[in-house]
Amino acid sequence: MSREFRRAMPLLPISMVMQLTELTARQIRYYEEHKLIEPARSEGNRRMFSLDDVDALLEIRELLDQGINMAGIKKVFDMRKNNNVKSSNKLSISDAELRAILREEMQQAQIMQKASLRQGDLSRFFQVKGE
Amino acid sequence: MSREFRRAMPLLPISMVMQLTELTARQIRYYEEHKLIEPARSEGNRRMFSLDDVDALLEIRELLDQGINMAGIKKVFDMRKNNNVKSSNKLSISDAELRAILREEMQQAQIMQKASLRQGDLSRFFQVKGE
DNA sequence: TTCATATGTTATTTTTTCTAACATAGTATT
DNA sequence: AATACTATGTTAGAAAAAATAACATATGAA
Repeated sequence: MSREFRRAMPLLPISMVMQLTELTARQIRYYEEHKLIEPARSEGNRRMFSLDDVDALLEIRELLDQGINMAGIKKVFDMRKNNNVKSSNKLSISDAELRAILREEMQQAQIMQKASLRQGDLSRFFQVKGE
Repeated sequence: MSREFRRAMPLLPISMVMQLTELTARQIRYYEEHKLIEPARSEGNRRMFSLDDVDALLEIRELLDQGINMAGIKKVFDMRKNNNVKSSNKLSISDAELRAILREEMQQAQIMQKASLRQGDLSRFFQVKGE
């Protein structure tokens, strides 16, 4: 519950999302225009993205690679959403599920790592801090 | 390892950190000036903060509340750093530790939730999405 | 060919962030 | 009390990031 909250929290500016996803601002805005994502807005009207948004964008990229168009991707997303609604009738999580969640988390972390390596760009943001 | 990576990844602009920590930009920059945090910089010289930075800032706030000054906080942080170096000689994590990590994660999530509730401000970023 | 889709490019405006300087309330020191 | 220091506020001006909107275009479908 709190984990989902955090993943849904809109924290990232578009510049970061561009780097994490290797998409241009134009592309990201275009996908929003087509309702594939709906990033939040700051007071000053800046788009603020969540990790969920980043996930979605990464998937959009893949699906586009597979030749699927906006409408198709929208369909895919909608189907998944329905699925989640149906299967989210569990109130507490078991011990085993705990592990599953952790596994999923690590996967997510991997995705980000990959993103940064793929473009070899994020490294610029890591300064060498003394000790 | 990948979890740590993600928590150390500088993704957030100062505006978001201000909201998460309830600190002013002036305060955040001042703490940086005193080396309590060392946020990364974007190409355009923007400060980019990691979740670790947010953690640190939340703690700085607490310590200041307790009447501790910059030098004192620096000391506290340095001590902890040394401790971590000494105790980080484990290469793989046990089953039990897995739980500990998860617990810590949830705590972190809670902090963020608290931050948003305390200021009742982040809610503005959550749009009501259909469904 | 003509049309539609996904994306590039450019111009203009607004918002955000930066640095730097000066101001000040509260503490501590002399 | 007078002075100095600390943490923070405030302001100004410059630079960077991001928004919208319009027009351009390559590719593939009809």
